[in-house]
Amino acid sequence: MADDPSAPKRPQKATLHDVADLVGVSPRTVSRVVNDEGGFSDATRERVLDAIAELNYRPNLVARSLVTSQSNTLALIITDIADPFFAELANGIQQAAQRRGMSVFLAVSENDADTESELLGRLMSQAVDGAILFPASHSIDGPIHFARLGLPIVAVDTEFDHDNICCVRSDLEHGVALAVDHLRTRGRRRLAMLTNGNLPPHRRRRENHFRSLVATDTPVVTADPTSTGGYEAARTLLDTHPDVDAVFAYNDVMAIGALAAFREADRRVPDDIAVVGCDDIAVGTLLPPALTTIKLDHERLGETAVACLQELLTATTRPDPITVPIDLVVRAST
Amino acid sequence: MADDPSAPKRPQKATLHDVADLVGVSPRTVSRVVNDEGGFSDATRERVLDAIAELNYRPNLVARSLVTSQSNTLALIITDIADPFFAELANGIQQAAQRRGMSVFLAVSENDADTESELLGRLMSQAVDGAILFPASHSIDGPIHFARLGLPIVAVDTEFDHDNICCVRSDLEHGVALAVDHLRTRGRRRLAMLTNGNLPPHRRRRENHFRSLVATDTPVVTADPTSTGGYEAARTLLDTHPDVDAVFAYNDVMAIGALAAFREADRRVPDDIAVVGCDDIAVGTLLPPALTTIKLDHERLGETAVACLQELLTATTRPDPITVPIDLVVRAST
DNA sequence: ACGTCGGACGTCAACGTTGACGCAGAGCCG
DNA sequence: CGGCTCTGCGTCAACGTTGACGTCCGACGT
Repeated sequence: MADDPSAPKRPQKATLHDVADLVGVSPRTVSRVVNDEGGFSDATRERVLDAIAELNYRPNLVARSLVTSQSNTLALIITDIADPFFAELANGIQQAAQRRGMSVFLAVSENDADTESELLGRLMSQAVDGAILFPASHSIDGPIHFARLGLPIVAVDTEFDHDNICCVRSDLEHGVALAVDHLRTRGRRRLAMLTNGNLPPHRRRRENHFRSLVATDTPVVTADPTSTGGYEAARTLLDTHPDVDAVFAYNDVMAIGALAAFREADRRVPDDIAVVGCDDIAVGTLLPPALTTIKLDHERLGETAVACLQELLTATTRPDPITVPIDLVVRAST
Repeated sequence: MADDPSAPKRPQKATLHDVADLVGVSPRTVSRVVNDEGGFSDATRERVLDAIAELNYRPNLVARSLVTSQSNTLALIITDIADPFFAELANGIQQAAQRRGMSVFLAVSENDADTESELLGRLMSQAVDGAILFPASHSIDGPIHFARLGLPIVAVDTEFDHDNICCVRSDLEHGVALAVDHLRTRGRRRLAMLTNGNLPPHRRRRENHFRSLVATDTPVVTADPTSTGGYEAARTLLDTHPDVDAVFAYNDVMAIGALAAFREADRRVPDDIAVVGCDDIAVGTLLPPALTTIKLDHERLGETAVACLQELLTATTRPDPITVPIDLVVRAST
């Protein structure tokens, strides 16, 4: 366990060549064994494998990708890792990638389209095979630009029109409908929504579908999609529409902020006011009251995104957009 | 914005050579301009830059790292990204790396030492410059093995003895002392701890220091360092020591689980029982009651870890272990 | 006029690996 | 025995870049 002071700090890494010399074959043969291509005898295989173990040889994936132009590497670009939803999703994607022997570059755009483009550029230089992207609110042509340059992209919950971009979306429309139905069957009549104010109109899927299901004078308050945003939006709502008896939030984090605001205003949840979130993040179950929410299956979404990227890599035609189903999880907040 | 159907799906990426041909100079000169090495005239520089823009040239970092054996890439290996503490920390590290122009490979060991070693191996093959590691509970020689093979590693909150491993630790001892003092000055007399049962004895820093500050018969309940673990540990504690009036938890997530258990058992927090967590995750402020906690500064910790890795890369001697200071944040739960 | 110096390039090899191809010998068939 | 295929290798170039070094030319000093 202790340290050998005579050992160099950066020992030379063994190469195919070193292994080849030790065995007495050509590097090409060693390569064949490493990649199990066939074209060698069992005896050679054994000797090569022994030498590899002895020298602690590990293939240099950089050199390999240079020649194969394939890196088994993907980029994951999200807007904010502090949001548990993204963290859980990053987990799902990382797992799915790991299962396929791929490594994941993680990058955070902080919801800024310029940063996003810069990251896409840098990661493209890194020769990732593709990217899984949660686009920034106002990201429009950046991703298309890079797709055109040859970067396969999976865009989550956003539409982009390019052969090199595959869209994976959750069935939010269905989710919103479930939530609204649920609130109505529980006798709620004066609904409201707290939504993400940063999105451009064409990306307000939750909001637009919600509006289509409720009366036109139903209040919709916009704010940042954070807990602070949820808190502030809820306070505004209480001021302007003190009689609402149910709130549907853009995501769980906003819903949690809203719960805090209601608590502060002595509105009991769910007695006085019901709250439905969206995402199903882990902490939702730990709150008093536990949060009713539209559940996005992180694992499934991650698996789907990675699978979709793989298809994009192999298929020649544009893959169809994929919709991941969604459920309502009823807990104590409604 | 629309798609040009005549465009190939995987356009050839421009290389130094293409740029050179367009300008009428040698690739070496283009390389000099790209890296701003000097040794070219202003006129040439302009023409090269124009050609680069025209061809949309981007340097191939894979080829560059092959020749420079430096990838500006680091590996971040954590045990569990669902724990908001790690998510927030991953954020800090990612930011710090981005500031330095480095990209981050994210990998999750799921707290398994074998997975951890496999990941280290794979990422070493990817030629990362170094790794930032949150070791799995029972990880001992894996990291040392890779350090010896030449991988610079920053280990967080764990001691490893090798020139190629630099340890960054938070001043948990001080934090625990602050927490215990705080509880005592608030008149709490019957303390208890909920701790992580998975750690080997030499890594139980919080627990050991806590024990050193309290009476020997102070109850310490072990469980998984998750919210469920915290919940269960709290229930056990209520059964075995119904008279405790303050609980110190291994981390915030366990503390949150404990809050749920206390609520269920109709123990009011903080009136009947005070709760202190550790980490200062974001949701801690949103709970009723907001959680008093030992604050680890994620940004600072991330920045320190990356800085430490950089020093490890350049320095020839083993960098000293670094201790990051810690604070107590008092909120409503005590 | 000659030497010298420095600026602005170019040339070549190398990084570690794999794709394309070549080749010798064994085995088999007619 | 000639021709064929198959096995088990080896050779060579290429991937895109940079390090080391060479070259040409103009300026400058004496």
